[in-house]
Amino acid sequence: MEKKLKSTEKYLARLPFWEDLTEEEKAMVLDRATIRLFEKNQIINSSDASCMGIVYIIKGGIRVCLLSDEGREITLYRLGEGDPCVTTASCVIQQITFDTLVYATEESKMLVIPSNVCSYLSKSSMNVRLFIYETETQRFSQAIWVLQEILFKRFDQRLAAYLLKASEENGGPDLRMTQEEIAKDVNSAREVVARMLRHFSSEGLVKVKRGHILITDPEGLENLL
Amino acid sequence: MEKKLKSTEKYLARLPFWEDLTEEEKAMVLDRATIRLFEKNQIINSSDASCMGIVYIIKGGIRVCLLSDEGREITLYRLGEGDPCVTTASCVIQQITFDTLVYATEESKMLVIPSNVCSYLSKSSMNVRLFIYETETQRFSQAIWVLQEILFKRFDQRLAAYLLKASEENGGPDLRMTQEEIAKDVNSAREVVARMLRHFSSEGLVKVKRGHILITDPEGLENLL
DNA sequence: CCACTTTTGTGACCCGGTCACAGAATTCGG
DNA sequence: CCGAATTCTGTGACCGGGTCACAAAAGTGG
Repeated sequence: MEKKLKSTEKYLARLPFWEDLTEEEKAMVLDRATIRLFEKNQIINSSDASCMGIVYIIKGGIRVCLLSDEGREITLYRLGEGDPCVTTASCVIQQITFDTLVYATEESKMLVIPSNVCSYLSKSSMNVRLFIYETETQRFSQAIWVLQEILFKRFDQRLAAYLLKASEENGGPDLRMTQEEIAKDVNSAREVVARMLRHFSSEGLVKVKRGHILITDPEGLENLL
Repeated sequence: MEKKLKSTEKYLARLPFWEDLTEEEKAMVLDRATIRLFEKNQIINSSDASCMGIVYIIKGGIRVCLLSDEGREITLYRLGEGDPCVTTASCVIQQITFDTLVYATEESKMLVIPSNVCSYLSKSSMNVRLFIYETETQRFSQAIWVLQEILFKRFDQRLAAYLLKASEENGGPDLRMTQEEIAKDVNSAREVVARMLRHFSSEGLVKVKRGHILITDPEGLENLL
């Protein structure tokens, strides 16, 4: 127990509002917050289930998706190590008028402050309340940016931008990923990605092999943007 | 001047954070806030211009749009009498990563707290800060809901829903509006609205005349949803 | 009544999402 | 090592709806 408490506190201290809590509040959070492990693709939060609370990502990553009634999903944003997620505390925030799905994109370790604790804190502490709404504003802003890209930008531009970004993050022009994965990341359908890659390939911009893509002409892709 | 101050204060008092301000802060806001009139279609705020600050709508209404580079615009939400708008204070809120356009949908009267005052207040008063982020979270949530409708719902459903809502607000089945206006409201193109109305009309759901639409079969429209 | 503006109708085209497959590459069990 | 199952990719057909380019109608004002 000693150890558990200690490590929990270590992570809690990274939340910006931690220092502003009263001793009682701190004790309560320490008592109720838990560290949880999620495996790849495990659902952390969906609109129908009861909500999780504030989640701080110690290790791993998550994806927050918008869900249509028919099951289509759009990635609004991803979060990684060190990021707090408050969309998982949507039950505390009123007025969330759309369905989201939050899941781990890889094996992950999270610090979780349960929703009822969040709910209490958001009433007792202005700082917590502010923290929740500030980060949510930021996330939503990001989400709107993504949706706007989908609505306004041509698909070739989106894919080109994605490939360039991916190669940058990857640190090289040979990306090892399936077209299915790419489709999810650019919020489109696999077939559409395949078509466009074939087209890029015919222009000599990329070389496509099963499970990976080689960017042969980054400038060419850049020119599309 | 006396009168101006008095009426300004009257409206300021409707902002939830007003009572929480210190006397000095109140004095400052009273001194700097102004009442401004906007005519129909006058632009209140656009991303390139310097930002306006917090706007409280005394009379009239506004429309907040998302802008594409090519000039297409999507209505994210509308606000009316008694609503505060903080998107016009985007320069105070960091991390707004998209372009918006805010304009009056009719002749309007607004109470405006200039952005530099907002900026100061958001630092000096937690309540103001909270107010800004809370209302922005709510607005963004609304915006995402709209975008999700555009992305996921079939157009006939959107139009049907719009017509029903409009007739409800109108208090009758004969709507006096052009297809152009409808197109703006449902975030589509005029031609598309015309096509769908022709289709609705052929199904006997509506009767279309220049400048107005008569809903003849509301249940039929309802069934589309 | 005649020019003019506003509103509407309509066909053609394009992009990209969806469906229904088939073919190719990989993995795995025996 | 071989055949089967699985995972990935390629491809044509179709559809919804946004865009373009007009023409036709309905109002409006001199």
